[in-house]
Amino acid sequence: MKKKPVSIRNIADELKISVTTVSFVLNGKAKEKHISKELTKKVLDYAKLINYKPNQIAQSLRTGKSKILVFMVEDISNNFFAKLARIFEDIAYDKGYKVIFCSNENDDEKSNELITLFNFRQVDGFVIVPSPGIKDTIENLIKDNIPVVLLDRFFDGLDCNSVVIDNEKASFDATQHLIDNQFKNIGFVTIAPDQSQMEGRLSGYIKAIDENGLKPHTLEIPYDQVYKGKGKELVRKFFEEEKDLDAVFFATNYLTQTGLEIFKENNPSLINDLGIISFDDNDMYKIYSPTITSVSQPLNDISTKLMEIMLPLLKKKDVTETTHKVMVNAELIIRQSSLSK
Amino acid sequence: MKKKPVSIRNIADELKISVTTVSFVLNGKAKEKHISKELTKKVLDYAKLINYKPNQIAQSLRTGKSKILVFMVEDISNNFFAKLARIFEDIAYDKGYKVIFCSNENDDEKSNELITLFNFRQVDGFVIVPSPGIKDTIENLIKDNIPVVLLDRFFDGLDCNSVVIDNEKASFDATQHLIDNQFKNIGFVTIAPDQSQMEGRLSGYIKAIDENGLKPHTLEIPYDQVYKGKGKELVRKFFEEEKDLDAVFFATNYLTQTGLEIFKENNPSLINDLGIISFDDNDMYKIYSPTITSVSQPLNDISTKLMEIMLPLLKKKDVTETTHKVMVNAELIIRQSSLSK
DNA sequence: GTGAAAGCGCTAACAG
DNA sequence: CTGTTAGCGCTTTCAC
Repeated sequence: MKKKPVSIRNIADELKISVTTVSFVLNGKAKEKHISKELTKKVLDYAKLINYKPNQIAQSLRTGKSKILVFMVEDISNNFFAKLARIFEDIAYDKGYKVIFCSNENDDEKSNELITLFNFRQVDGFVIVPSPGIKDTIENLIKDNIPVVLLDRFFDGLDCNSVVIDNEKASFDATQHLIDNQFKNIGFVTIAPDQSQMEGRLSGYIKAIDENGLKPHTLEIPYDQVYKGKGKELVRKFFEEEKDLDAVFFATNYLTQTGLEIFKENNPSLINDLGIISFDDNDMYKIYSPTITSVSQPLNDISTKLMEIMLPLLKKKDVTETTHKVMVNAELIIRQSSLSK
Repeated sequence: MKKKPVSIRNIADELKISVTTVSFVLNGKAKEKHISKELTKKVLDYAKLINYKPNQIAQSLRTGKSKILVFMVEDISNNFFAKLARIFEDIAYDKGYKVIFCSNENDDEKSNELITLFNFRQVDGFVIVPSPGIKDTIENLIKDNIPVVLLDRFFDGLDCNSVVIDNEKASFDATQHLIDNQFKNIGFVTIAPDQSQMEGRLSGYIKAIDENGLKPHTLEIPYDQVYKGKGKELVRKFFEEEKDLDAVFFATNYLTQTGLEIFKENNPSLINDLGIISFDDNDMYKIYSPTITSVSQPLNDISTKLMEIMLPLLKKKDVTETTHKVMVNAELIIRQSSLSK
């Protein structure tokens, strides 16, 4: 049967002192409150002895803080987000926070629903990979003085903390790398750039292409088509029409997977003949044949930065004081697929 | 500034009735408590109008239920667990539960720490992929009448709910499939079988080998070596010593990745010459060259079953009444890598 | 039919 | 230096 956990009251009774004193000691305010060394020690020892753990629900109700953070991404089962989540989780636990993960499927309605839900559940802060149309919701969160850090993408004209990579630079460098390896007809497969990160990736590509006097070949797949499974057909058509491509740059890891799948089905030799780069790394890329060059986002850096921004916000009364917009650099991991053929 | 959320008190005051009545109505006990239709409607309408959402922390403190489930796996960034988590999350939200994910790294200490932490945090239930030495902890949880469902593996002699796949059968079938495709020297790379799922996989392999009068070739890597990175060297040595293998069956997806990595480095032709099967599927397997045969666990089934077992437990006062041990079948997805060469 | 009030476990202002 | 006490917002018993 469930043994009732010990409460602060039990300790006080046992030690014949008041709950206040116990509470102060347990919250490290013994010094501040001038509680005697001996008493302090006695309380601490006894608490340890009976393995006292505060009821966090009661604490939360009282303090208004839940020690819970929400980490909302597009899809937690996506390799990139899962890896990020794992690192963030570790850091958060270290700091005494628990993390609730959730997937918004890049859907505005689902995002709003989730945010409302958790907001009423009094979570302390949000890390959000925002879907395109939730700028207002985010704005309200900030107005309500709730810590928010945007991840992977942000909104133009919204003053909100964010951690993103320099997509334009990463994309430019990757494209330039292909060009340096003698590729001349470089395709770019992306999803429609109604999100900041996709915009940056596209413009980086275009910039490199332009600077080298080449001709762009882009396929922009509407986001909703990706989930509806129509994306694959669009990619297939693209490669059927663009016969003279000698290289291709996929703007996300799932587009790379789709692309490889199509090559595999229609024209396996393309996998070796085409220059290939994928945005976002995958454990399998280094053991693929050929090994696949990728733009790798620094997962550790990103998670660390997220927490560095989040923690101070959690303490502050006014969240809007200063906003941090951090941009980190991605790394181009050069493997076989992007080398001169 | 943060607008204070409406409380049940506000509603009561506004409507000039007592909080009790409001609470009854809001909790659907209007009928039971013989509260008039009109009043009921008035309360409901007003609650909706001002978009009242109960403070769940207060609710939790009062009822002792937090509406939070813990989903503890080995590593949330592992493809298999991430996919499972994603599905479980969806079902849980549907039922009004939030899910906290965490990774125990198959480490007993971390597992215990996490369980203690969450237990004191009064979560309502646990789904756990247990590390080898936490049988006692689990037992205590059950004694404390806390709902637990074990996932992926279980403990002999512990009466606890669980959802696992039939590892022995899956492993037997996979091995038999290799044998049917004329492979005679089939290696089995696994981690030390101190966990039920690994035991099943090993015995299934041995059984098929025995029944066909073949000779087993197994490599059992101590689990701690895997994380220390020594695993890779052990695998490498295995393949160097076992020169006459014509096929290999990897018992987990990360072992497959390690294996492929080694082939890639040492002897790329092996990738095509060897018969290969991997336990656990990966999105990349179907676009690898050759495409890789895998034992695929039915993620949807598993998550659904987990919730089917969990939900009733959440309502009950006595968790030990009946225990459900569910075994689901894995599916062998036959691709190029396992076909006769 | 409805309301007053106790109390979940904790924190902190205030009193002594 | 230490204790008393008032809530945080909610559920539920008991009284009217």
